[in-house]
Amino acid sequence: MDDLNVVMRERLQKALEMEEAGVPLYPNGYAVPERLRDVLVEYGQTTKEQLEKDEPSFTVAGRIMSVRSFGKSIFMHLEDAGGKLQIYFQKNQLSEECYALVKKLDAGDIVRVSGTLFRTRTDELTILVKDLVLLTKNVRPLPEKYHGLKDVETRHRQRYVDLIVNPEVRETFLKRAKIVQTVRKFLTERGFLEVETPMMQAVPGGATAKPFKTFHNALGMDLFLRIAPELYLKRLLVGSFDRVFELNRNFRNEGVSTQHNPEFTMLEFYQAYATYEDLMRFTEELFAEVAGAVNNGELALDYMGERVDLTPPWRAMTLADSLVEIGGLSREAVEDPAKTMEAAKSLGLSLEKFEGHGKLLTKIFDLTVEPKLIQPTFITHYPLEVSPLSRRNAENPDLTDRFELFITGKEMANAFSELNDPRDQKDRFAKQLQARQEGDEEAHMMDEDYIRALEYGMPPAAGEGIGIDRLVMLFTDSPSIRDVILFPHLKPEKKM
RNA sequence: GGGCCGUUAGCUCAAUAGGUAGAGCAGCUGACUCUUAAUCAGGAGGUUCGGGGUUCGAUUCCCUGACGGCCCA
Repeated sequence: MDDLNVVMRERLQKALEMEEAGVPLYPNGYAVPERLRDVLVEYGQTTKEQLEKDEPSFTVAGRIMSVRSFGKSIFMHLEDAGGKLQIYFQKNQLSEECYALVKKLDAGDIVRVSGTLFRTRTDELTILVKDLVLLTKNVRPLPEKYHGLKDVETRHRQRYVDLIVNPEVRETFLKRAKIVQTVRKFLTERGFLEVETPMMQAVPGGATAKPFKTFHNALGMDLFLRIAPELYLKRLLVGSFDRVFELNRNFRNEGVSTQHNPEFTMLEFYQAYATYEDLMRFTEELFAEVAGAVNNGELALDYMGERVDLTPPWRAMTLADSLVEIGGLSREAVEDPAKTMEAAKSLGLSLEKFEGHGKLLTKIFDLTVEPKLIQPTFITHYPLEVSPLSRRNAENPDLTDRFELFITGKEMANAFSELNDPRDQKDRFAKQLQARQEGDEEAHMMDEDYIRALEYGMPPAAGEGIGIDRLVMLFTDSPSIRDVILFPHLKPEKKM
């Protein structure tokens, strides 16, 4: 703290002087009965004349965000997460000591004020302050009041500053909380039980991804941060909880980008006796519920300048059809592995030796179809090869009863009727194991206990995962996942 | 992992065809009792991301590293 800039030096000096004069810099125990939002909600519509008659009085607290000082009167704006309210000090309304303190306040200080509500000449709701307590002294200057904090790196590293000065960022995270709340309520109301399953797993399963590895000293064993809760949630189906969900963090040891954070929030839910087709309707309803909560009930929204309409029913098509109709492949190029390979090569795609025809189709899909799926679209009938936990399709055993949901060119959900035949599951794990041995680091590991659970009998069921971060991005018009994660992962700063 | 771009005052941004950096806001001093990006006057604030090189001289050019952004894999 020896390389302080001038502003901080002066501010610290001023703070010390205040303290010496008997003004505590960081007191506590001062009750704040009303929040700024309460005042705004209660009196937002009340006229100037009515206020002059009633003179309602309030005690509120907040951070000083701006100061407009005149000789014997001072205007400030007070702000908290819920709103912004102007406060007004007049010299002859306050004791001498109090007015002297007011003059020493800085933008960034947190204060409690009591006074009466009125409207200024410009009709702005304002508290004429009668009493003031400094609650917390700021010693680090806030970013510029007009441009705010723009530097993306600083905004992420010091999210607290971002939240102080950029109200739209607060708005995004308030919305995120509302979305999570709505999802929980939606599931709970439909009889789903919220559960918590291990985040540290001996066998990381339920998805194709690289895990983080850690070590348990006392047990002397490796553990992995979960890449998905799936296999544990399905164990609960075996254990007779027929509707369960978990809404929490997953961890994947992959690169960071505007679409990926190493830890991200996933909703997974499982419903016994349902099929993946039931979950399509369920998903449409869930999105409508969320829209009702955070999009003024509107089923249409704008994302990155594009209109997205969430009105059900959403379009559904098979993966194969999408490759033909949207990807522009010929039917033969989809069905004949040799022709598929040709098409892939012309797109610059190649295959690892452990990858087959099914994997190739999804690679072509990612490139040619996915970005074009702006409106909500269910893509169904994924190849068995890329769906090691999904039930086989009754008509075509090389396909699965599965869908992925795409909106704005991004995968939003993945769902399938669950494979509950322990023999088939064991074979699938064996195939995954083989791919792993051939170099596929993302292939599933054998989970003997999961097979054992299936042998006890898992009811026919369908399950789904929804990426909460992407859901929030959609509803907050955010281009990057870092815009919806409070503290996204960054490399450490060099020094403070 | 690759390519391109960026990093200058607390914040938002300028500038230098290589000659040691400037504005607004914030902050400081002063004036001002209805302002709201308040206004006016004065003063203050810099390791130009780090390291190395070329040069009489580098913030600028070259190399290298760190961090970040965008795109690609």
